[in-house]
Amino acid sequence: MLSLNFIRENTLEVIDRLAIKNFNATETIGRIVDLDNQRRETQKKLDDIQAQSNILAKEIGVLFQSGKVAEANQLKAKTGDLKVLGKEYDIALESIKKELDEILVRVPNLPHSSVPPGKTPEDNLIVMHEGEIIPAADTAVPHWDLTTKYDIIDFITGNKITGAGFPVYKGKGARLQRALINFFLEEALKAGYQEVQPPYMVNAESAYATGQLPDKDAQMYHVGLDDLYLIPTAEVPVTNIYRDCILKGSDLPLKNVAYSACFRREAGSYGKDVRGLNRLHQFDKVEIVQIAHPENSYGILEEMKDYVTGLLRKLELPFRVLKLCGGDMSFTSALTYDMEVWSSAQARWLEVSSVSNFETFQSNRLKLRFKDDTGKIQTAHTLNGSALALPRIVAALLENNQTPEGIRIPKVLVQYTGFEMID
RNA sequence: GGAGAGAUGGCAGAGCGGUCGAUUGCGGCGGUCUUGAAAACCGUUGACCCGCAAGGGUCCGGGGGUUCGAAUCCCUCUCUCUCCGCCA
Repeated sequence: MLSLNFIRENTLEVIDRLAIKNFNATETIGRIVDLDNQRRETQKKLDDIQAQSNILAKEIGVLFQSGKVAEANQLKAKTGDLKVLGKEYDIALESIKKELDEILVRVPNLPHSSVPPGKTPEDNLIVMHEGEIIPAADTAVPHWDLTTKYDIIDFITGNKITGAGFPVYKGKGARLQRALINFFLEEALKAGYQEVQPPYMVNAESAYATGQLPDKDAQMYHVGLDDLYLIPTAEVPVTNIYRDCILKGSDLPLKNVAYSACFRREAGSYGKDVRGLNRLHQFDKVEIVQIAHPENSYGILEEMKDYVTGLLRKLELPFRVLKLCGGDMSFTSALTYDMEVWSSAQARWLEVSSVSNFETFQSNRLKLRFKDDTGKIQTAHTLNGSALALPRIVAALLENNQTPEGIRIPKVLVQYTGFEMID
């Protein structure tokens, strides 16, 4: 969330920048500023009363100890009014804070100054485009048929076991999954990321801290009996490693990579968007997360973007990179690059990665800070990106690499799969 | 799941209901000494809120309560440890 201090000192700027995200903030921000003023006034009054009470209590203590019981009891009588008044301010303060917090957590992050304006995905800026898009032959087969033809992914059986969106990977299909995961993890290790294995369920506090709650609660599976959420991405548990931490500035940037299964309800999706591997309820993803110094977080964002495009290049997939417009950006992000691969038989771009800088938006909720060179405590920046999400990579590999003899595995993957063709 | 014990500052570990934000040790930082280092000695050492500042307020696992006053008493939740049971 945005910090109150920033909103108070830059009220008009905040409203202007939120407009780029198509968030009409005039009323909301006005209310926040108003409540914040009330909060500070009430806090001051409460503090004064506490100070008076503290003084009285100390005096009473001294009197009791020196045996002046009568005088002590006399003073005690005076504390009643303070108590009543203090309680009143306390209740008022709690209610102000509660309302303030409820409003504040629903205000999206401010977009970076380079974010293009726009409302729909059509307004996203194509910043990079690489690889030949070979027009699909009429004979090109979409991946959902290839998976059946080679018996590598079984949607029907997954449907029986669980439901739609939970496929069963079999034989070379399963081995391709494992190969991709290993490839992605090994590449990340080479790039200096530390591997972590996070929990697949998180508590509400963690989901709040990275911004999944309250904004996107319908997106997550919730385990009611234990009040836990299945992670929609490893970003949630991995970033929360650093919740309530004050790091050493010299340790930044911290680079973590995690493989995890991801669970998403995807309520309301339909049609060709969800066909085959295009959108699943459970899928595999390797996620990179960095905790950065505010001064170089944008340099790190570029570096992460380059890292992800490097993976796509090694996989020999045609791809493009989009800088998302204000209207298409997520609630929490300040700047996002999406990577899309070309899926030849579907003749469409598939999003396989999203790399974002959240600046202090998550850190404010996480209470994630660091001590800089001068000993001052600052809020850190958080960034993350998929590197990469598997299903659509698999879809593109299957479709783009189909030959009469079978599906060709990209060279870099062969050492991980142990086979060169799916046939 | 059953029985018991506990949760205090970076760590260890004190704390009769009253000057305790908290003794002490270690660690960290600064200094004296030294050619340098170690040792020794001296000093220093948390976070949050309000405030230009002075200063004030809050925080001893979380929440609530008793009291003029709570780290200390009561209730509750969470977590950790020991024993038993179950178990990949």
